[in-house]
Amino acid sequence: MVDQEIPASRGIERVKISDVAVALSLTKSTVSRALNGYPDISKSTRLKVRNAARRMGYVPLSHAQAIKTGRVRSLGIVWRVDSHDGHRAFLSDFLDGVSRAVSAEDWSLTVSTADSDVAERTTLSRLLKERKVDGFILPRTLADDPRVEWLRKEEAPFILYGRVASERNCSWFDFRGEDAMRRAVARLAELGHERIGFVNGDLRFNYALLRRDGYFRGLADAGINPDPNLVLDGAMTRESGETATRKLLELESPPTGIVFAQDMAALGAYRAAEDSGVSIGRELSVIGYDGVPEGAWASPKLSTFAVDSRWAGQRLAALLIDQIRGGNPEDLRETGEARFLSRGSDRPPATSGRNLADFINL
Amino acid sequence: MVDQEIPASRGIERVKISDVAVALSLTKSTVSRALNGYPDISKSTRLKVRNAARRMGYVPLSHAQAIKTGRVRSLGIVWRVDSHDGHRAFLSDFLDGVSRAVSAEDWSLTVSTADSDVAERTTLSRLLKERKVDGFILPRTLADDPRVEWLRKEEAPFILYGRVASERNCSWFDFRGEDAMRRAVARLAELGHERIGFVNGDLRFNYALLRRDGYFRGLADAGINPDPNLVLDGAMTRESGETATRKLLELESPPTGIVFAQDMAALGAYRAAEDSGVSIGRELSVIGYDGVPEGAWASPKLSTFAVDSRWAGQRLAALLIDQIRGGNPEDLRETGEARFLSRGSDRPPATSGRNLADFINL
DNA sequence: TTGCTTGCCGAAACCGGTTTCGGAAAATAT
DNA sequence: ATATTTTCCGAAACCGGTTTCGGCAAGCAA
Repeated sequence: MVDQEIPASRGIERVKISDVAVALSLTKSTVSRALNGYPDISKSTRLKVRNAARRMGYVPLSHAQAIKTGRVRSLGIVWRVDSHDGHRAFLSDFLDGVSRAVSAEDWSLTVSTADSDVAERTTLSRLLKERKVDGFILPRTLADDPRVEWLRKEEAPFILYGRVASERNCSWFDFRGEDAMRRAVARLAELGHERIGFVNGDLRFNYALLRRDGYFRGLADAGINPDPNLVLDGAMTRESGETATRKLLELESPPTGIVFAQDMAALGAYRAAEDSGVSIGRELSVIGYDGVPEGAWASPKLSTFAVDSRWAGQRLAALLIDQIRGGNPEDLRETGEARFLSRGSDRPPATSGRNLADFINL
Repeated sequence: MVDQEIPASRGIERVKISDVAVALSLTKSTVSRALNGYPDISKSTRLKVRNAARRMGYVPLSHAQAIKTGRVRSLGIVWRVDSHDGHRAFLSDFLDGVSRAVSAEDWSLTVSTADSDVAERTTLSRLLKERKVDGFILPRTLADDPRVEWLRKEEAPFILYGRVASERNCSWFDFRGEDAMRRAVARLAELGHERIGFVNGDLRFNYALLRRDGYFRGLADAGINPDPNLVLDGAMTRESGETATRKLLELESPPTGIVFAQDMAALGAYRAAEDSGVSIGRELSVIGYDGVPEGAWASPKLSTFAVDSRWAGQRLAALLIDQIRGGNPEDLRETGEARFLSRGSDRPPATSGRNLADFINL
């Protein structure tokens, strides 16, 4: 009582709920219910409280709320840093999308990184046990993703960026890559290509399976017989894309067009083509998927299906918050469409009778 | 609004501190102090408690702790997404570094994005008032950064990625870009260059001022008279780097070597050079700074000073946590050195008598 | 009038931890 | 032996909110 000396220069004392209550001659329970929109508070009181709270600059401590509500109003993401598949190029946009959606609801976003499956699991577990987050956004969905069952067992809300085989009780957002691949094949077929290759990503990821299906459907649509020699997978980097392209170009009858499941691999094709003396957009057409910024700096510019990562992040966060608030997970699913950017790398085949290349400006 | 009511019992009941206490026939206060290493708990009891806690899988709720301690064990970052200065390429590594340091102390990381000064300020304010974080890591330090004074006024701990003019009471981590620029000039001078240009970034950022100083010191070291015509600024993208380079090449006596404060700008030089018919590494030497991955895909590969963003993130987080725990901000400052990657883009000038270019493989 | 809702708010418990305080038992000093 | 300190733990307050419960007063029906 006597030593008032120590209190460090606390400039502005925080306004707490009891301060608001005292200022209005109400109890803190009334203030709390007024701010949280309970129906047993009269309209006039509610308004009075809200105004006073705003005027006094009262903002509840999120952890003080959480202790009773059990909700910290925060989403979690564990970002994998062990793969160089170029998805890191989207991190900034993706986080921006998540952050926007999350901020709009006055929630926040907790980010961690992990460089292995066990590290990821450990981190998910820690965030959950300490209750730093109310739910997770899971990027990089595998065809059969062990995280799904585990989180289900822990009864933790989550949403997938990507779809998954075991559909039960799952939310997701995803771009329909299969549609894009199908359209890519259609596009090349229309231009006159008949031997169309496909360079896929790692087949453990679910999107790779979907995109492969899309490729084959595209061939079927165009009445082209699929040639297994023209299909490769596991290429998610420039290097592996280069290698894959080289393989395809060394075939007895190489493809005149290649569809890539990922831009980074498609960019590897540029170097392979250069080495082989074939020019992209002339002897070899290329269509990618992702819309990485580097594609605009290749020459010719890479034609690709651009994905709006910001939108993905935004929808994922919004859907997950809905789920945490009690929504049925299976109702919280959305897909989006990739946008085709027709640039320089897809042209009629050089051997085609009707060579339109000359009429298209670079 | 009132959220949907949720079944209170999660399948697996959470173990709380009272459970541990009961299991050991102790009180929760004893358990708490034992786990937190208070000295008034006997060694044997402490061990017993720790074992029991581990065995029972007890993990304290971070927000329940926070209500009394006032600490949420979380750091905040507001990432600017309105600039295209290529720093987004490092986001993944940077976050990984922060995440590692933060996880090592059992803290966590809250990330938000902002696309303007006011949005950033609003977000900082919200995170602070809701007490979602205990302190901030501030990227993109300005020469005179208004965030510094504001956070100081709010008495919120923070650390800068970058140094700042008003040194009082600030923590920071930074790479000594000025040293790199100085060495870059020295390197070119040693190779025989005499007209060495400098393309800087936006002068509002403090690093730009420092790097400019480094450039001039490098010239002084080499006994070269600075030529103001050879110095440009404001180039942080490929486009602006291209423009800047074009300007320099159009001078009456153009530089034979250019030092860029940023890799992205340096990569723009490649296109400008191509258009002007001069070849990088021949008629024009180029040295960058940052170490962006794209530099390895240019031809010739871009010589540059690579910065370890992961390390930066790691140190920033560790230093900030120290500060929050009571460390003196002014003691919590570190700098790091950029690593020079000698690749293809810096060579003796073509006009030099001793043209070594032929002896160096591409 | 009386009786019964309904509307509205206060009182108090509660959430799961941390921290202060006081006192019994053990250890040491006198 | 007693007196005094030290060691160690229990009891209870506390942090800042949320939520349950009960009751007073006004409104309405009988």
